[in-house]
Amino acid sequence: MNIKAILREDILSGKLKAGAKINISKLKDQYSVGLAPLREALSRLAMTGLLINEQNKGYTVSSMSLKEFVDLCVASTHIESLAIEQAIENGGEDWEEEIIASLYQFKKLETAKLKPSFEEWSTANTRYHNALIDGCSPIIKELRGLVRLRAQRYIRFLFKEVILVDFQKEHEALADACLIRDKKKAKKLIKQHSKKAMEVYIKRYKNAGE
Amino acid sequence: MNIKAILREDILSGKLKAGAKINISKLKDQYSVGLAPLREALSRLAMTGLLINEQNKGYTVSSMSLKEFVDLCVASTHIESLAIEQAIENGGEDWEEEIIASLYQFKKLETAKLKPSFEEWSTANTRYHNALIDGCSPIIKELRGLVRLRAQRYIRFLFKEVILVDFQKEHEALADACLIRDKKKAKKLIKQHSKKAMEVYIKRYKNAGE
DNA sequence: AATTTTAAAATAATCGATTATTTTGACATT
DNA sequence: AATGTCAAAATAATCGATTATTTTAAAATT
Repeated sequence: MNIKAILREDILSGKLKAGAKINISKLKDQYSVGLAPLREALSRLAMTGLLINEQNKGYTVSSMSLKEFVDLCVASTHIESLAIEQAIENGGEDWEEEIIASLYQFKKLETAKLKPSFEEWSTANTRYHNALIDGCSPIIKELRGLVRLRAQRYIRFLFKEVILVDFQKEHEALADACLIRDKKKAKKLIKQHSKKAMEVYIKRYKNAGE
Repeated sequence: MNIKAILREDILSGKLKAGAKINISKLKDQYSVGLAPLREALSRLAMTGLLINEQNKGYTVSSMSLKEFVDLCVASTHIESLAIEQAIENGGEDWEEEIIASLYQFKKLETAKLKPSFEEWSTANTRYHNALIDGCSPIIKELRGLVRLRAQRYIRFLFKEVILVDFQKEHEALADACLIRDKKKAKKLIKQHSKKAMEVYIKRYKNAGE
């Protein structure tokens, strides 16, 4: 894993805390990397919004706020809806098959005897949602990736273990709508799904102590 | 102007051609900059999609295609619509005033005796459209900025002088809808406006020889 | 006492040189 | 002749040291 991926993970996991000043030369020693690759990693991460850079003042981990989280969720909802619409228009057989496969894997997890780890649940969830939108345009995928990256820090901050369970029915209904190419229904369902998830998130965020 | 801004301008202007390989040490001499700042600029630009980076193989200017341009226009239309919706919800007096002011400046240009330069027209157009969406969320602004940056290369490639003129009426109607906070109407109008512009662009792109 | 100045320390940015990787093209092999 | 191998050249990535900027804290001024 390269230094950029390590740093990103450390920001997402909260090991590098929101608002924290980045001391480049200390990071250099801590991660045992050279200055040049470290700085390139920092400048790339600054472009994603996980870090903030100010000329001659270095980098800080970008701060977190309820407002930003809500903004990210709202943006995510719209992009997800657009992405699914495009995927329904463009998706081929591969697209259909991956939706089925990912849904099946997910289902197995939920019906398994022992509760899946957050890691497992999260991987399956990501696979399923990526499958749904896989036929959308590259640019929409990029925007979606950017928004999800930034939202992920909040979500990982809020959830260390699986709490939400009852999404299986929604996932199935949404997959159905996609597979029969019902754009209108799919968009309605993904918006509902996103909104529901968002409400759970926001509630928890407020409880976690804003 | 720093090296990142110079490079971006040279990509947007076409001085650095789509698909061209970047020779880092030659660029270094050409622009009289050091390796470290140059590489940081390159890695940042790669994050915007204007450059493509492959590990150990360096950078290339990202290629252009009709498909990508269409994708960008479609994405832009949706984002612009969402941005305006949010701006109508959140915009205060400053927002209203800047819309009026930018529209007025634009109008003056269009009714002036001599045809404005592309530069002038473009600046006024950008100011007006930025004014409209100024109340939207920061994340939507970012996404919008990214899409517009990438679309700009196509637009500047296609238009070296003002050709489109007759947008004034549309701009006025759209501004009105925003100022009376009619979200539905504003969204309808911005979508029409975007679509119309997109059709002009695409037509010209095809004529320019895909 | 509060504010401003100044010098030292800390930190960010840059540079020149070195190391690692990929590409190129000549030569050998089938 | 086509393909494969290898060494040289070209280029990308990294490193250690230097330079520039900002931060700090102590001293001077009001």
